[in-house]
Amino acid sequence: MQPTVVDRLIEIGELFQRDMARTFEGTALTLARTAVLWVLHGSGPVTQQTLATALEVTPRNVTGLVDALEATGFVRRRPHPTDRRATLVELTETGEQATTTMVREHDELTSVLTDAVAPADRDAFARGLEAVAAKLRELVAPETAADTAEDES
Amino acid sequence: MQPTVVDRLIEIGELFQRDMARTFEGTALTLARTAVLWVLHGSGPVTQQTLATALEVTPRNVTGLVDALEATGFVRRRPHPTDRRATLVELTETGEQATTTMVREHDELTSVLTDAVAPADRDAFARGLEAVAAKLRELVAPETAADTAEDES
DNA sequence: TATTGTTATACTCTATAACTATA
DNA sequence: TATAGTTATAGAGTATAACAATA
Repeated sequence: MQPTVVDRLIEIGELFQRDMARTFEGTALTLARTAVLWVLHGSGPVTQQTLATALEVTPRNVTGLVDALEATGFVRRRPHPTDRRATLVELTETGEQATTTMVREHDELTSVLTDAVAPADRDAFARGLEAVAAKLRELVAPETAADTAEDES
Repeated sequence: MQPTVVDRLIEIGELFQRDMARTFEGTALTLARTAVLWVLHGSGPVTQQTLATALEVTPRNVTGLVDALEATGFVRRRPHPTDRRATLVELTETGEQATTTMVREHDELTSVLTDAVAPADRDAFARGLEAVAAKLRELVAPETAADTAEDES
């Protein structure tokens, strides 16, 4: 029985995770922690509450992730200027470097994988991915479609 | 900036995980545990050592997963007939039912996602996925290509 | 000596609940 | 009264190291 579209997509997902794990080797970074850096890279300094919402995890979870990232020098906590309950989290110089590297590697991977697809197949391939993603969004969480629409900010 | 091929593939991976999590809701199953059931479904009764190799985790990890699956009735431990060091793990009736359901849902998802792609794009889409998977295998672990070749058993 | 599975220990990610300080 | 972040507690997955039983 040859692999189906779903088999291939699942395999690709696993390979992506393995690729990321390989990238993190020897650093204090993990998938969850880089997700925090990624959000901060796109948003600038934000409260932990905002991070919790963006990452779809609990505030308690954010405390742990920020603790770890602060201890290893990637982010810094700073008092919120007007709301004394809140804490702003921002990237340190080390954190900025890490995200810069991540962006570069992401772009390189995009090039490599795009090149791997035969030129004549690329448009159809992109349309197929878009169609599959749209259907999955619909299946998994109807409200996620709205989230994606807001992403344009 | 519109999403690239890699962005889409990452999103699809996340959506798959969310879909699986939704399926497990209310059961004692998790992603790691269903991976065990999936192996047993394909292999029949095997030792924990074999499971560890197949899942690419440590034997200690397998002990924990099998403990959990045994406690919740999905698998059963049985002495190895000839090697008294080893333990055979096999699916119970409950475990068989669970894997049957998993296979059915997997097939349904395959249909739904295949149908979501425009008929004229399907061949190119499949070729593109294959090309991307092949390139990723090459990038991530040169030896994985050999693993896949052995999969025909 | 090598292998199988376990106990012991530890780290990461995740969650809920209760609490403090502040709005 | 509600919100931001923390402490307390718990469970899942993962790992290494040491060990007992068996090969």
